[in-house]
Amino acid sequence: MSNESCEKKNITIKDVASEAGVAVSTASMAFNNKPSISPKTREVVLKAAEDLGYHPTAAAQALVDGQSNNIGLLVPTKIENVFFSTGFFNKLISGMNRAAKQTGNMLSLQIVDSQKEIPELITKAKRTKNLSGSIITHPRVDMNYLDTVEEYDYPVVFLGNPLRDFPFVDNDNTAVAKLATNHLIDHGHRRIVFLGGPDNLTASRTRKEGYLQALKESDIDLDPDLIWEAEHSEQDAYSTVLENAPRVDFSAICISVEVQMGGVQRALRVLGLDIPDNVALITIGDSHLAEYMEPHMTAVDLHTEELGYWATKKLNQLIHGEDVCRKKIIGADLIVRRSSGCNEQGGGFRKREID
Amino acid sequence: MSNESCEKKNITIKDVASEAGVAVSTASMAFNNKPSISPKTREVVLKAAEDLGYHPTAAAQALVDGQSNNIGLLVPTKIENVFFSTGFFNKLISGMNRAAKQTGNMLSLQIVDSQKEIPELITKAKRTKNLSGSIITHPRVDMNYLDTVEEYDYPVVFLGNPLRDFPFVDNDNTAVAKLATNHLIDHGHRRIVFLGGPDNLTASRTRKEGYLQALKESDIDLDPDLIWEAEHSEQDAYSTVLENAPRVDFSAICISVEVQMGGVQRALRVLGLDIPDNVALITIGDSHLAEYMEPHMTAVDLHTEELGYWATKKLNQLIHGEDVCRKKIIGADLIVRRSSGCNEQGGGFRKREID
DNA sequence: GTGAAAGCGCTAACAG
DNA sequence: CTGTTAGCGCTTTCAC
Repeated sequence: MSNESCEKKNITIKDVASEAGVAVSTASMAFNNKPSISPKTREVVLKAAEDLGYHPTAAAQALVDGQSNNIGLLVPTKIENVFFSTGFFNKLISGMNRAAKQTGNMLSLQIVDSQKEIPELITKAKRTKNLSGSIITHPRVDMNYLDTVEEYDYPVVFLGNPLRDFPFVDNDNTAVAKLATNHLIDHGHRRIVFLGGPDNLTASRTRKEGYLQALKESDIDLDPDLIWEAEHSEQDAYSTVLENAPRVDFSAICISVEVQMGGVQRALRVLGLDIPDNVALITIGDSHLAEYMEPHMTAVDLHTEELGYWATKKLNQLIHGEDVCRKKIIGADLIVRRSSGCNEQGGGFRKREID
Repeated sequence: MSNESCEKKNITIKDVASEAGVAVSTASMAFNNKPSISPKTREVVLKAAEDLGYHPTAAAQALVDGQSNNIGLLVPTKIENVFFSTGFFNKLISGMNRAAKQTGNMLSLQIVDSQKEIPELITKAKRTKNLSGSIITHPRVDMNYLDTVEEYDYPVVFLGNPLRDFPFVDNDNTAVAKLATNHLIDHGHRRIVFLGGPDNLTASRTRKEGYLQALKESDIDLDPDLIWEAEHSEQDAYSTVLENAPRVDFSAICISVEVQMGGVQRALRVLGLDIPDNVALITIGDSHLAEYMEPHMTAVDLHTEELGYWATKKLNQLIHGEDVCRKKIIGADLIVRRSSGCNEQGGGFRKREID
């Protein structure tokens, strides 16, 4: 073992400074692009840093300016359910990762069973400064932690409409549900079930609203028996359909969340109902599962990757004190496959419907 | 706005110390469970901290001991492919999240297109100290960054066998592939295709080895035409099958990686081959897609959640300088569904085969 | 422009 | 057992 590479101690800004023949503060300012440094000097400093293989210690920087370059993805959902979803979570992270690369952030995960744990997490993030901000998914109508967020002035971007004065990125859920419902109506269905999610999730409400609007605009009377509610899980969707389907007259289901689609299909099969001949199906949220399920599932592609991307961008701006417009709405496409009774054209037909 | 909660400045250990009426060092030692502190004193300090809502600043701690409590998940794979996978990545993160909670670590993601970027990432992680260690997936035979890891003495646990002297967690891939192949052999198949992955991934090699062993033990001659190779992507699996199937005589395929299953099914359908009547299928790696695909896919459940859990545990030990046994092998189950020609019994039949 | 020095919050020596 | 103090690596006044 040669001493050269093994006894290598930490290379600090001091080393760089002396290598470059300047003072420490000069080096620091050079790195941080302060205007008071001559281009020449900066050149020299950068060169020295390069030669020495210098990287600023994150902790020291964080200690000084009270900011880490870590941002969190806070997912308050039972882990089995976020992980059933074949599309949402993956695409989301994909988009966040893309943005984080651009902004030089690290992306950290916090997955918690219930939102009860959130206030504590935020308090801790703020106090320990190990996270500069968080993207929070699944906003609810009864968020108990908003006071904490405000009190600490903690940067947060919601993924979904919090229905409160916080920045968020979301689809236009009402429009999306309306689009899905109208697709069914266009196929001649009048008795359309809306399989919604828990009523305390804001997305459940706005999507239901879209369903109602679609019916109204087509002069279809609302039958409360056609509005079902299931948890965001395959299992609960399964049992909800199994329980309600036999005692209600309907010819189509608008499934409000991607995680539910498997359960619906499974239940209909058990009940001996053919898709789409007996029951037409459309799901809000696309996934590979939709593409491979039998029959292939017509779905609304929510552009989840973009959702993640913009949420991260927005959070970054927030952290750096830049002005951010409070909301950003992401478009959606209708992906026509067989479950809704259309003639599928190899791989599904995509229509951009919402911008 | 009352001054009380808004002018709240940072609560430091100093505040806690004075509140508790002790010296700063005493407080620090109390928090860190040093033996030299009397239970009484500690009690008082902890109480004061509680009252004040004190949380140690992560950056300061990191600065002192040169360790963050962040660990990374480093995934050197094209993002579209890790995200096609409906099971692997999600379950992995699920397990890592569970372990990270126990060990008090934050979990950070680093997804990179190619392994070329890895040395730089490790150098940076080590130098900036923003990551205390990493779990690296998809080890290859040609890992160009191992020198960097060793040089920096950077804690790494591989997810998969690196075939080198580094700690890792993995399935027994040879046994797993043998199990899958034998299942097909047991169904009377003699001309079994092995759809492998890129030859530079260590898992591709060990799985192929299992296939070969299974054939050998059943006295089936190896036909090189039956060994196909496709990238870890739906698309490439699709085109590989489409290209090879017409010119080869076979009755079953052992699919080596979960991400490939969709492509195989799609190609066979295009070719007009029935599953399982014309071609029986089994896939290494289970997922919800397998469960819902038509026909349901027989698969080997790799217990990916556990893989993630143990990798994280091991990495944590490594970081804290504890002894770690170099490898940990996770069990696997065979999930019998229809694609392999079995009579499926509602939801698939699970057999624990490997421990 | 540049350089010396203070200080971010914490831990670990080292005296008491 | 407790208190004082130096210092982790960096940024940022503030004089020069």
